Amino acid sequence: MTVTSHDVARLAGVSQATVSRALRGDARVTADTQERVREAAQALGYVRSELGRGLSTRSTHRVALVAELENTLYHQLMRPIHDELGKRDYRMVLLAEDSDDAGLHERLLDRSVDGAILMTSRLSSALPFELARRNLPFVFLNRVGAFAGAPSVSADNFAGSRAVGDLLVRLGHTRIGVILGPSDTSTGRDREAGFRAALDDADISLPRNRVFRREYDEESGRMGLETLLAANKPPTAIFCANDFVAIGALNRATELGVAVPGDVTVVGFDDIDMAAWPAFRLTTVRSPLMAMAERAAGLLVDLIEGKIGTEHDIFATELVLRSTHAPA
Amino acid sequence: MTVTSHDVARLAGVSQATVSRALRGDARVTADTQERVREAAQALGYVRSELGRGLSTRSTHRVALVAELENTLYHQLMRPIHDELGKRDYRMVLLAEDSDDAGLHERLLDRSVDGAILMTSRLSSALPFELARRNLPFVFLNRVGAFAGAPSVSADNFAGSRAVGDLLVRLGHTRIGVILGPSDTSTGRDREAGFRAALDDADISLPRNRVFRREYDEESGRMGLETLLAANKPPTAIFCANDFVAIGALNRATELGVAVPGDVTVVGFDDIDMAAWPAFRLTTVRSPLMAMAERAAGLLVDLIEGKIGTEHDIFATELVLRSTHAPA
DNA sequence: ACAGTATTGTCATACGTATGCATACAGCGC
DNA sequence: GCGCTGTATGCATACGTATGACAATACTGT
Repeated sequence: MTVTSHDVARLAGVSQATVSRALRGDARVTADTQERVREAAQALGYVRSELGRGLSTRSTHRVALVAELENTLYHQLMRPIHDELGKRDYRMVLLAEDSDDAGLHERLLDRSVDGAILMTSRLSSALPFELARRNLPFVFLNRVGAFAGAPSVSADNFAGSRAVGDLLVRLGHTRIGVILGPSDTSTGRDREAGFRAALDDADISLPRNRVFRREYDEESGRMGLETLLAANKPPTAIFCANDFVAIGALNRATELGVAVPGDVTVVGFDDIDMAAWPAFRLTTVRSPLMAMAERAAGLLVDLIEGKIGTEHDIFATELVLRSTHAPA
Repeated sequence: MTVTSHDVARLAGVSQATVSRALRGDARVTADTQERVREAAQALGYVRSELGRGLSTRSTHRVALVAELENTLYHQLMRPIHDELGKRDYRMVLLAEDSDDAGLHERLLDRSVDGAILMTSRLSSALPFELARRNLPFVFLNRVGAFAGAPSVSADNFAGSRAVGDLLVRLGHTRIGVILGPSDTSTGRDREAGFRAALDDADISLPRNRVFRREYDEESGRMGLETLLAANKPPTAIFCANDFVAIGALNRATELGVAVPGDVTVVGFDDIDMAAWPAFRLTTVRSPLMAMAERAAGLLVDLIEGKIGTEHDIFATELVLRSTHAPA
C-alpha cells in the first residue's frame, strides 16, 4: 500500500541504496540515473518515511515547542519560530505542557524530536535538568530556567519593569499596586524585582495588600484589579506583569465602572498586538517578541548542529505610552 | 548513549522481546518478570523510541492538526482536541498550512502521523483528495470540504446566519451590509447563503457595494467597516462572518468615532471568548466550538481505528444578544 | 514415571532508510 | 591484451521495536 524506496528502485531498475542516494542528490550517482530515479519517485508519488529516515540517521529534523496551551502569548510567537525553523530545514511540533509532566518527558525523550524550545518553564520544573541529563538540546524562550546550562532568549524584564516603576513615580503616584505573575517563573520574579527597585529608589512602599499574584491570564487581571481596588486605601496606579493581565484588569474596570486612567492608571508588559487596539490603547512595555522567537529558533538549530555553546541573549525593551496612564 | 530496550534486557537478564512484551503488559510475561523489567527500565531511564515503534507497528499514535497559524480561532480549539486525543491515547502535532502546499503534503504523508484534522481547508484545496488517495484518515473541523468522503464537524452556519438576518430585519434595518469570509471556504459560503436567504425573505436587497469580502481576521473587519460606511447610503447594520472580523469592525468604528450600536449595528459569528469582554459585548451567534472540536478529535480516532464510516455532524447554533445591536 | 498441556521466554525477522564496503565496469597507458 | 585507476552502483547491515513461530520449562493427571 505505502510506496517505499524499494518500489521506486524496482521501477527505476536500480537498487534501493541508489534511490536513497539519488534523491538526496549524492554526487556519486550520475545525473542520468538521478533523473530516472526522480521520475520513478514522482510517478509513484513516493514520500520518504520520516520514521525510517529518523531511525537510520538518529535525527528527525523536528523541534518541539513546549508551551502551556492556556498561555496565549505563544500564539504570536509561533509564526516567527515556524518560519525560522523552516528556513533551517526543521519542523515544528507543538507539545502542551500540562500539570502532569510524565507524558511530556516521554514525548520529548522518545527520539521523535531533535530539540526543544521551552516557553513556559517554571523555575521549579525538573524538565530542564532531565533534558540536559539526556542530552536533548533545548533553549529557553521568554524565560530563564533554574538550569543555566542552556541558551536563553529573553527581554530585559528587570529594566522594563523598572521603567514602568519610574514612570508611575514620575506621574506622582504614591499608592501603587501590582498584579504579578507566578513567582516560580523568571519573568514573574524579574518583573517584580525591577518594579520594586524603582519604587525603592523613590522611597515608595509596596505593602502586601497592594500586591496580587496569580497566573499570566486575563482572569487574573480581572481578579487582581477588583481585589486591589477593594482595599481601604486603593492604589491609584497598577502595574500588570503582562498584557493579558492588564487587559483583564481593564475589562473588570469597565464592568465596575472604574475609569482608566481617570480613576486608576493601568500599565502592562509585552506589547502584544491587542494592546494597541482602540478598545484598550494600553500603555505598556514592548518586548521584541518576534525577534526573540526567531533568535530562539535559530539558537536551537545551532545548538542541535553543534555550532554554538551556551549563550544568554537579552533583548532591550521600550516603554510604549498610550492611553491608560495619567498623573495621580 | 541512548538507552534502548536491549540495554534494559541485558540489565534485567531477559531478551529484548521480553522487554517489549513486559512493558506493554503482555499476559505472556509473568508478573514477576514484568516487575523486574520495569525496574530495570526505570533504573536506566528507558524511554521507548517512537521511531522504532512506529516503524514496526506502522502507527505513531500522532494526529496532525492542520491550521493556518494566522487563524486565531484554532487557539481555542487546541485544548479540547488535545485533551480528547489524550484520553484516546493519541498525541497532537500542529502543522502550519501555508500557501505552498508541497511541504505540507509531505509532512502528512511521511508516515509520521496516523491522521489529520483539517481546520482551515479551502474548497479549492487539493489536499483532501490527495490524502484520500493515500489512505490517510482525516476529518474536517469547522469546514466541509469539496471532498465528501471524509467525516466533518461543523456548526449550522446556514441557520446561524439566517437567524442574524432575521434579527436585523426584525430590528427594522433595511440598509444592511455584510463582511464575508473567503468564498472558497464552506463557512464563507454557507454563512453568506444563510444571511442572503433571510434578507431575500424580507425582500431586502444586498447590493454589491454593501458586500465586503476578505479573510477571517481582525484586519479585514477594520477595512470592511470603513469601506462599507464610506458608501453613499451607508448600511445601518453590518453582519460580520466571524467574531475576529466583527471585533476588527468595532475597533475601526471606535477609531472613526462611529457609535455602536448607535450609528451602526454590528453582529459577529462564533462567540469566541473575547466577544463577551466588556470592551466589546458583541452580539453574535454561538457555535459550540469546544464540543465540535472534541467531537472531531473523537471521530478521527474512530476513523483511524476503523470504527466508523463517514459521518457529517452539524451542531446547532444559538443567537447571543449582547450590546452591539439596536433598532434601525 | 510418563505423556500431554499450559506457561514463559527466546529467536528471527520485518518495518523503511542510510551508508560503509565491495564489486563491476569503463577508460587508459603500455 | 594486461593491469591499473577511478567511478557508478549494489550488497549487507544498522537503527529500535514488535511479533509470529518456536523452544524450554513447569505443571497436570493418571
